[in-house]
Amino acid sequence: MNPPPTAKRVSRLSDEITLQLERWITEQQLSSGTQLPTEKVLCERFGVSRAVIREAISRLKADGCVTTRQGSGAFVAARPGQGSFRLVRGLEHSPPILSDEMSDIFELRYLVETGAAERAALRRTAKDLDRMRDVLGRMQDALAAQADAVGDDDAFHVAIAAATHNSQIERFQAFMGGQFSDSRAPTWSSDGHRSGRAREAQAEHVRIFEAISRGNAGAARRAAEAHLVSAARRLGLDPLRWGGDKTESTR
Amino acid sequence: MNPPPTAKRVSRLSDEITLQLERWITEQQLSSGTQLPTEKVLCERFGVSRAVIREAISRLKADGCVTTRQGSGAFVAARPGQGSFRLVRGLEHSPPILSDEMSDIFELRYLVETGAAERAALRRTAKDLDRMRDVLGRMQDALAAQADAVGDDDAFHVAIAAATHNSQIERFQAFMGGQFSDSRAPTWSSDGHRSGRAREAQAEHVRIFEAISRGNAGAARRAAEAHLVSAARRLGLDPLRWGGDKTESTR
DNA sequence: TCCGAAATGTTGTCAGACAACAGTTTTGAG
DNA sequence: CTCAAAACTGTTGTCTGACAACATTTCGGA
Repeated sequence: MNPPPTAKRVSRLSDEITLQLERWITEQQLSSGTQLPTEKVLCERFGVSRAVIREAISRLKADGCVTTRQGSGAFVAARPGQGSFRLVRGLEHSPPILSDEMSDIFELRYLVETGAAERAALRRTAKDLDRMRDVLGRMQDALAAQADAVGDDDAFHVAIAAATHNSQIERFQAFMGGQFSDSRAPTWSSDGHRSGRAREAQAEHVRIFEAISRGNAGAARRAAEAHLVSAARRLGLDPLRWGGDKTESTR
Repeated sequence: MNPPPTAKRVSRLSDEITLQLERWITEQQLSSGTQLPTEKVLCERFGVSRAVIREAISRLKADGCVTTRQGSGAFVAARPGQGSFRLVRGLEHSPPILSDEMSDIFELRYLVETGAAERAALRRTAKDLDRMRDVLGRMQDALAAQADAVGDDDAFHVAIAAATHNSQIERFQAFMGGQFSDSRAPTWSSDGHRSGRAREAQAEHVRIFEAISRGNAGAARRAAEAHLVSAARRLGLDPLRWGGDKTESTR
């Protein structure tokens, strides 16, 4: 039983089928509620066992693309893509994120995070400030010890988002932060310490914290804007096109 | 017709196991990279067959919680929750979205969408404007015919996001829009037409479009802000706490 | 000691079967 | 003939067993 030379055996068979199924659904422009082929039919069409088909459908279910009803069949969900949002397209698109893509993601983060800082300044409690102070202190220690503080950097931004008391914003910030963990590494690397990138980032953090602590929403937003623009520059991105604040009219 | 309110819906063993596994991982605070028990062990622990366990793990994989390596085992992913972002927690949390939750989601949407409108005004092309005009025209027709235009309403907001030429923002807007399809129904219902909600919404849409068309970023943002605040009011939410615009110093 | 091959363990895939459920058709009582 | 119950068919959900592909460990020989 030699499988057709379609697959190069580079990865899991179920991954391949998942991708093909997803593509097939979107290409066919299947409207919500349409029933898709039975598992048996799909088995024959793709030439795989039912386990693989079920695995693929299971993932689409988790993605929110399809729903299944026992005894009835599988159907396209209300909105394809509803239920969850993923930044990087595809299933295993990990290694190379293009600079344009990264820039786009960063801009989305910019929109949310600046607004979050603004709102955090208005709603933060003493507890929120304590949490931020803690993380800030840990980063200060790391700065003195020239150590790595990527995790704390992430935690600081999440702490800001948490101070909005909007759990959705907090979760989104945590989600976005996770995507940027790798990107923050250069700032806290030994080279980052030497070149002053770490100190620079920390100074920006302090400025955001102080604005939020004072309850000055406008200042908090501007400090967050400045920090994100600097962070983008440290990553080699071009934040000019974001032009949300100062460079607005010049275009 | 449609019998969804099956309250006794205890079935779907795999759903139960998925939930328990997810809960177990988060509760144990398993750090990234930790290996979780083998499928065989999990089978015995939960008293189910391997198929169910595999189904559950498959979903967690789709969620980005865990990764698997053939011949090695399953491991907690780099960041739990990385890979995809879902607004409503849980797998089958569809029917009742609490008002607070809804309000939080709406605020997140507010942050992204107002920024998107601002940027759309700066970057829109003639083609973008054509697309928006098309959708706007369809909504105008629906208004005259007292018809439903929820889909077009959604499409209009996506068209704005598309005009930013930032694919991540566009995709996020499409994602968020899908979550609100149901919520927009009252506006375009027969009652919505009668009470003037539809006409009101349409007027706000036109105002946003004109600002974007003129390339006036500030006006576009303010128009989007006004529209979202009105939309929230139409949904019975309280947009006061967002306080992003009027209470702001930079105006 | 060092290296390679065998042994063991784990996930991935296959195959078949039955259970639970939904929809349709047939049957039987009135 | 009417209509409801029963039988039938088709689909997804779950179980079981087996083997393949891959990773890690163990162990024996040079």
